[in-house]
Order: sequence, then C-alpha cells, then structure tokens
Amino acid sequence: MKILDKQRFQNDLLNWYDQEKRDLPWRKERDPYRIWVSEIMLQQTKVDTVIPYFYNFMDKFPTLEKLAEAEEEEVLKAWEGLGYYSRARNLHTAVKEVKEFYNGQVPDTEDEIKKLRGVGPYTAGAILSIAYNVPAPAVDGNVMRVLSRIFTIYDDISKVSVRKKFEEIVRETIAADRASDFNQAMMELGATVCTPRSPACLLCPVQQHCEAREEGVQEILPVKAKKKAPRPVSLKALVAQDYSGRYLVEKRPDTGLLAKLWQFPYIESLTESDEDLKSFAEELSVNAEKFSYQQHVRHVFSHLVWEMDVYQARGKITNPAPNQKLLTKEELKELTFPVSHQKILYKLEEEL
DNA sequence: AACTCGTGGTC
DNA sequence: TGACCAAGAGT
Repeated sequence: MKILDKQRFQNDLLNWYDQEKRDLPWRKERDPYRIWVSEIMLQQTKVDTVIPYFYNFMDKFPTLEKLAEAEEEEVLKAWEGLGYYSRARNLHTAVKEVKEFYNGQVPDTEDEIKKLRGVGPYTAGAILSIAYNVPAPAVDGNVMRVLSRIFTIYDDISKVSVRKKFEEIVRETIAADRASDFNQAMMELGATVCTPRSPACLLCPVQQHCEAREEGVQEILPVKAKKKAPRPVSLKALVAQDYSGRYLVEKRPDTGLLAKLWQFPYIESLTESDEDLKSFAEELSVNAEKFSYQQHVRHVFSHLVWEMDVYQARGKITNPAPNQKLLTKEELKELTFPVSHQKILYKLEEEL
C-alpha cells in the first residue's frame, strides 16, 4: 500500500470540509440525542429524504426523554414512509434504556454505546465522534468508497471482514483532535465528490493523495458483490367495507417484514380466479356478494417484489380478530401503513 | 457468512 | 426501464 502523507491528507480534507460542508439540520448544535436520531435515519437513506423526517421527528420528540415516554404507535407514525421500520422500534427501545440506566445521558464509550439496540459499528463510531469528538472510526459506504480509491483496495466492501480492515485504516488516519470533522468530511466527500459513478476527481481536495486517480481506476472501485434480484410474490388484497362504510384493516405481526404496521388483509395467491379471495373473505367474516377488482399494485422491496391485485367488497363484517379493526377513512389516517398499502389508500381517496 | 429488512432517486 | 444505489443492523 502506498504511503499516505497523513498530516497533509488531514489538512487538505479538513480545509475543504471547513469551506464546503453542507448546512444540515443535525449540524446546528451538538446534542448527542439529535446526532443519534439523524444517524439512525441516515442508515441506507439519502440526506434529502431524511431532512423532512428529521424536522418532524424533532418536533414530535424534541428530547430523549420525550421519545422515551412516547407510545410506539406514535414513533412508527413519525417513521411512516422512511422504511426499515425496525430502526424506529430499536431506537425507541434504546432510548428507553438510556433514560433508565444512563440517567438520560447517551453513553460516550465504545463498549456501552454498542450495546444499545440498533447501534452497530458504524453508528457507534458516528455518535462517539460527532457528538463527543472521540476518535472512533465511523465506516459507512462512503468511507469505504473513498478509502478504496485512495489506497486502491480491491477487497469486496460488502464483506464484514473488509469493513473491519477499513476501520483499522481510519484508526491510523483519523485526525485525533478533530474526529468529528474528519469522519463527517470523509462521508461528505463520498456523498458529494467521490461518488459511485463519475467521481469529480478534478474537484477533489485529496486528489493528490489518491492512488486510484493516479492509475485511472477510480471508476472501477470499490469492488462490491452484486445483490440478488428480488423475489416476486403474488398477493390478493381485500378492501372490505361494512355497510356503515368502515374499512377492515389489520396490524402485522411483531416481527419480520413491516412489523407492527397496518395493512388491508391479503393472501398469497398464484391463481387468476378470485375463488381463493372469496374463501379468504369468509374466514375474515366478511359477508359480501360482490367483489370488484380495483387495481394492481407493484411494490419493490430490497429482497422481494409484491405483485398485488386489490379487490373491493362491501357487506356485513362480524367479529374482527384481536389484531383487526373496523375504522373510518379518517381513523385510518392515524395508523401507520407501509407505502405499498398507502397506494391502496390513495386510490380510495381518489375515488370519492 | 448470507440473508432479511423499505423506499425513492438516478442513469 | 430496470438495475443500481444510499451516513447498516440483526440474526
């Protein structure tokens, strides 16, 4: 590996960051709680997507204490549309732990902070460095991309072992007295200059330190294994209304995909006919004569694709199960729905 | 180690 | 338009 002039690299990077850093909502002050929330929201999620959610979340839960005291339903509602909902549930759990066992103070040591639910190696380092200026590595996809190019490292960055290798490199490279700015600068560089495609090397503050740039291989780094194509799943969903116009909805199980979110009942089905849907309706105690086709919804997740045929029915509905409710359209707005089922809700709104 | 877990933007 | 990608963590 090429020898890096550490001092000059730090200077070039930090001077650039001092000039060019973006004005982001979680950079206004150094509240560990706000840093924490922002880091959880930013996992696998772009800054532009996070910003409005962050403002809303801080409006609803301005302090760690307020979040700890909130109902889970309310926390999920604030996360609605952001995806990876276990992040919200884990954050809620962890914040309650901090309130109870750490006197409401976000821990500032690697050992303690990593024990918190939803706080993995990246987020631990991010909170420690950004909130407390502790010189811990915060290695995300940006940092691995930047470093793989600086040092022309061809290891597959999707492997855990490779992330650890990058963490060791950061430990040796980080500006000891400016850990917060160093880590944020590395990520900012990756997000705005050293991008996955067409990196702006001519604008890069550390281009002179970059081996990939020197060899012209910046476009083929980093190496990353391809993801498998999402698996298709065919569903039939039922929008059932009783005679007073209320809708039958249900809460998903506590674990797994979209845990604890609400939805219209559905079955997995590969058949063309609606016979299985009708027997499903009977099981739900939906006594309807007519089932009308409403729309097809395709929704792509990370690892699967829902191909959902949506049907509407109106009839007598008896004995909703414990996880089910009959609610008016207005009441539905209070619940948290995944985007796939929001597409159905939107259609209902459109039709009236 | 490989799989699960969401969504929206980009090319 | 479909494949790729994003400030990853849990199992």
